Amino acid sequence: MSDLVERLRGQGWRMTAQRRVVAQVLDGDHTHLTADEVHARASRLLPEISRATVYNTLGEMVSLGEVIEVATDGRAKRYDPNARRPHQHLVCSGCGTIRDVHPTGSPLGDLPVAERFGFTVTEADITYRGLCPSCASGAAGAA
Amino acid sequence: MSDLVERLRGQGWRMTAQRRVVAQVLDGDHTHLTADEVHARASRLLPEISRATVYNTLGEMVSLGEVIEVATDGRAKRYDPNARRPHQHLVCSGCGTIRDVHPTGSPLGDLPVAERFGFTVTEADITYRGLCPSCASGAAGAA
DNA sequence: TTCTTGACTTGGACAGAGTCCATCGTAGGA
DNA sequence: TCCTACGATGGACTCTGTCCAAGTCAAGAA
Ligand SMILES: [Mn+2]
Ligand SMILES: [Mn+2]
Ligand SMILES: [Zn+2]
Ligand SMILES: [Zn+2]
Repeated sequence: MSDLVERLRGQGWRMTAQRRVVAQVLDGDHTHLTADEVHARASRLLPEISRATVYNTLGEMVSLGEVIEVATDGRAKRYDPNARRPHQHLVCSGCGTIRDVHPTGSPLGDLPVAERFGFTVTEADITYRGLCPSCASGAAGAA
Repeated sequence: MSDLVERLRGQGWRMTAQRRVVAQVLDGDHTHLTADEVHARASRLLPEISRATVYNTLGEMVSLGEVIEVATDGRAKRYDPNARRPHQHLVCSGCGTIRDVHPTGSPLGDLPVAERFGFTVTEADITYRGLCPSCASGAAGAA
């Protein structure tokens, strides 16, 4: 992720302060921030960055395959910089915490041909749900 | 599904024309309508039903476990009356068609304890993605 | 180094999905 | 039949995301 900036430049992209800052906010492989959270953090580094630019930049990173869009609830999409290693998500129904998980086996393996209705099935997104340890132990659990 | 009305009454609910009509629209186990689609169809049967009532009624049915909320894209949630038989969804990336599918094995079985981080994991929602036969064969495929 | 230009950014308007609320209507029991 | 608490209504409001016209600037050319 730290060299995302380089890879972007390799695609012929102008390297602007805004793009650098968005990349910097996403750095670290284990975040799942909403666009507005990215905007809030980016604004601390570059106060006048606009919401539109954050949306644009995130969308570009997604197109490039450098970032993954995750929609675990019906709310805002989350942006996941851990695009190198395929994984699924485990979400706490109490507090919303999201963790990367790596199920065994191929996710598509469990779908028999008879259940594919002629589709060319290429991927499976799995959201596991449950309660995290602190939510399970009666702690209120903020969203 | 046809006796949803009865089960609702069993819960002590007033049976109003609006609730009857929403139940009627959802009847038939293989639909995945958005709230606004439900509203459009309900309006044909009861012209002055309001959007708020459709949202309220759908939400109540979900709380009761009679209907399932499905969020396969970042768009509107879909309401699935097939709540009796557990299943997953197969979505066409071209045209958005949704089909119920029944993978083999327990969905939770593939998540090792070591990957659960102490969570009490209770369910897994799987969205399989791919192209339906007509989208795969070059047909444009409207959304 | 300076010039040039098209890619990028900006803020605000707009749109889609959903929630909230004050008020009105009515299902169903007394 | 009458009462009233539960439910319906519609419009305002929130949240998330997209679009656009105008202004800015990164980076190659000279
Ligand atoms: Mn992730
Ligand atoms: Mn279904
Ligand atoms: Zn939790
Ligand atoms: Zn299709």
